[in-house]
Amino acid sequence: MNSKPTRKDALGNRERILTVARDALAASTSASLTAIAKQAGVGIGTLYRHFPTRESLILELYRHDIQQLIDLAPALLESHPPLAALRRWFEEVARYGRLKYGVAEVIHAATNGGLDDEYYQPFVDAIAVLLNAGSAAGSLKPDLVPEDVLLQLSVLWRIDPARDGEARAARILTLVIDGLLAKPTTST
Amino acid sequence: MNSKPTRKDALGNRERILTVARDALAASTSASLTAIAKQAGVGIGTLYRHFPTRESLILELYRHDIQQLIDLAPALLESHPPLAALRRWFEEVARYGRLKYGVAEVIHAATNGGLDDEYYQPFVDAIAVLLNAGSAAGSLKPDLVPEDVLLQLSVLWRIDPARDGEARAARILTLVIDGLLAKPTTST
DNA sequence: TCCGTAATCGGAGGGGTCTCCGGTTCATTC
DNA sequence: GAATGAACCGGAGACCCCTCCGATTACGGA
Repeated sequence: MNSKPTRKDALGNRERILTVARDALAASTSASLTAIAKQAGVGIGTLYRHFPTRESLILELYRHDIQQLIDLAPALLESHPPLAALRRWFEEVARYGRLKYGVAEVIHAATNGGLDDEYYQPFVDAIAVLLNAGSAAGSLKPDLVPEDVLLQLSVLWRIDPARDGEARAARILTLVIDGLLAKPTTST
Repeated sequence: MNSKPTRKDALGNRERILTVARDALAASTSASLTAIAKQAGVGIGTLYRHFPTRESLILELYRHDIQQLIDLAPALLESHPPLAALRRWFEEVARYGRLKYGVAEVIHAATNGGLDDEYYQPFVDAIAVLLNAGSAAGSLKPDLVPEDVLLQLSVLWRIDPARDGEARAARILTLVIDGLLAKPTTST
């Protein structure tokens, strides 16, 4: 994306934009970029050079949390059997979705795959690891496509937490997971 | 929504807007409302009075197709066993999603439930009918929530048909349906 | 220290969405 | 055939997104 500005004024601007954006977007997800730029004391053009799209700005803000989610997947696999790890990880994703409901819309766009792989791919990889472990253990179907599962998960990002969000997320997670389970070996 | 304008000038305007909008949106989903209004020979204000949101306009255009999908559900149940009916109906929804990919984004918003129930509820009802039939027959889980299933289906609306859309939709449908199946009666 | 230049700045501008409200017109009543 | 008021028209205006490009400035070399 934006490897690193070399000039220190540019760097300062970038930092200032991020700080202001964090507050502004926390207050209202739909905060205008115009306002953020103004408040950060830069022109709108500068903001757009640093963050070409609204999503890229938001993703940068949440990059940290997202990374944590991604790192969690292998960690869970070390302390749980694959199926349990999968479920726990899904729950964590759901919780994050509930927390950042406002942000969801944007990340949802990212989930679509139209976005730079930089953010998308690690997520897919994390899922792939979980799925592979499950397949190897025989508890999950063998040929699952991680992108498909991510797409299914993206639904979690759209549950209104105010309206029975937690219960609903749990129900849907169950549906998704059951869909991934290896069919009960019909023959011996 | 907009029950019916009583004055004939209003009605004419409404009709003209719809006609123009159908063409314009077919050409490009992101056609500007400003342009549509201009081409229809009405002020932008008039367009907005008739269709308060962009979605309401689009939904009105596609109301017909949507109704057909809804009517299909009970029809399928009469000629197929519940599970087969469900799958066929899902496939039809997927196909429609593929056809109107551009429109999807908007309908997706509707699917969210934030929209007027006028469009949302019939869809939920159609699903409920299918689910109930399956539950009664014992092939589906007993306490499925149609809204949950609709949410899962909404994912179909976001598959890029250009990139392996058909196969992907099929895969995901399988996952969703498998998640709905009654667990194989473990005992006995 | 001074300079050239490429990176950076930032706002004007084109296009959109949606609201608001003074002016206009239909439909009804007398 | 008026008259009148409710319904409707439509564009100006407020705000936003994003691009483009002339002006500005920091940084490395002479």
